[in-house]
Amino acid sequence: MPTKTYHIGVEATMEIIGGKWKSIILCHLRHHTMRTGELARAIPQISQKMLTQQLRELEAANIVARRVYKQVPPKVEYSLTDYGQSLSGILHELCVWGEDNIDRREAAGESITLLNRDDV
Amino acid sequence: MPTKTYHIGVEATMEIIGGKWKSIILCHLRHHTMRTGELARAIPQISQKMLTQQLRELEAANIVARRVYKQVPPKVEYSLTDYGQSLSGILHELCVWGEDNIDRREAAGESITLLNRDDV
DNA sequence: TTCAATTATTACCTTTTGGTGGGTAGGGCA
DNA sequence: TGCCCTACCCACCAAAAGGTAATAATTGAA
Repeated sequence: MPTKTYHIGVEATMEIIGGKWKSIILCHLRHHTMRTGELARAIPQISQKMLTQQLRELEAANIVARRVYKQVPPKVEYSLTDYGQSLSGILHELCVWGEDNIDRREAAGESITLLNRDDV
Repeated sequence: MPTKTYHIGVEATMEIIGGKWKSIILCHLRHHTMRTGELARAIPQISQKMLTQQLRELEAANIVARRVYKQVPPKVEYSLTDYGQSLSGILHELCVWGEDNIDRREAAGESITLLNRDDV
């Protein structure tokens, strides 16, 4: 197999939490285990396709655990793995920095809103 | 103007440091002010177009400062702004987490290489 | 019988992102 | 004269990411 080469650590991190949705999903899972529909309601802009696709990728990277209950209608829960928890601090900082960034831009006259702050 | 709406802080952060190149560029600028060509050599995979494009966007977000010397041939230096420095801790953690991620994957048998570790 | 509930898949399309190869500027220098 | 150096801009193309909409599966409840 061809060796995968990284030049700097952050490349690997961004491959895992980068993209439009992964960091948002992880920030929610940081607080509680959540069902699929619960995540979808927490992230109203995401489509069902993107939600499951991103969750699959996070699962493959061993960041997120998927637990299926044998029920009808189906029940599936997602949570951070132990390894995924190691991202928790970074995710929190990313949230806080973004909140501050939005505050600054608003103070600078930009028309901008933040609906939810990281409540932990 | 239409109000820009974010649902969670991390969205705003990722808009600024997300994408394939921005976090890599910032990790380098974290250590020293660098000239354009110096950055290009430090990130050999990047094209000239992407390098300047990403730097322009980081400049617009007030994360990176661009200093032009009136010389021929041209000399341009990039550095983190004071505000950009506020990302330094996060960038470092992103590097370190990625290094650990690569170590784990290698230990798990994946064929994978990391050329440079964050030396600070 | 028909529907509601929940998760997930698929095909198809649009948008965004990134890559390539060319060109410009303008003073120094052979 | 002609070429070098550095930064960087543009036109064009390819690839990746993301969006939309329709559909499956299953079983208890109306």
